[in-house]
Amino acid sequence: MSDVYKALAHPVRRKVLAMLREQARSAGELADAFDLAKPTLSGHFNVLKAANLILEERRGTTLIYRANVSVLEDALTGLMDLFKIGDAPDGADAALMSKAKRS
Amino acid sequence: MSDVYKALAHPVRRKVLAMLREQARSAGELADAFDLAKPTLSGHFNVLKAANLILEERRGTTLIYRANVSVLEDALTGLMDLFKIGDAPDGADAALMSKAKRS
DNA sequence: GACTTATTTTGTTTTTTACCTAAATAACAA
DNA sequence: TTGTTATTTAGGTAAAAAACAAAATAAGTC
Repeated sequence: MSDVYKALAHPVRRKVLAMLREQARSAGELADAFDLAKPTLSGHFNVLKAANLILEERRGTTLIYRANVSVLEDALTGLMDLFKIGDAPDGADAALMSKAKRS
Repeated sequence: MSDVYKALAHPVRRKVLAMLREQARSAGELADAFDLAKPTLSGHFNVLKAANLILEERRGTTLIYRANVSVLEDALTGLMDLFKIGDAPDGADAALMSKAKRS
């Protein structure tokens, strides 16, 4: 769940998400919308996939990506909770905050 | 507004935000909640300030931080818009996507 | 002015992220 | 099996982010 915030931090990934909310698209179609090399976009797709924000389906030689709507909505409510009550730190977050105190 | 997403990307900053939603606190009080050096937290405060997510008020030698509620809520609605319709890229985002295409 | 407390700024190092080109893989057609 | 198209993985570099210790600043008090 912490991966979601990281995924949203980059403008290209937010744009990809917005495009996929509107309609599912192939990796190539998505890549054509940006002046970036395809491997760069492929990297962004991986970040979104790791956050479970997009789903991948192969059709022949092309990969179709679609927005994972339920996780998008979970992210939104998660954010609302954060702002309203504060969150219990999960494993990753806790680790980040538990380093031994120096001097 | 793109700074907001960047600010939310780090777990420590989300935690700070959650703490401040609950109650305003001094830099020192906040810093004590984490096992990180004070300069490190000071850096995080700067990121949150740049995103306009927190407000700073000096009282004597101590600095009081409070959540900037209206911007928190703007961020939330902004995120909802992104998920529902997609956002017009602002200056910074546009620059990131306008590099000349290679070979 | 000298001292204390609270906090930041500076300078440096380490780690992570973003990007590229070139090479590899996957699926299919001839 | 050779070739073509779509896309990824590998390998490398450059830039950004995160962290620390040490020094500087700000606002008091004695």
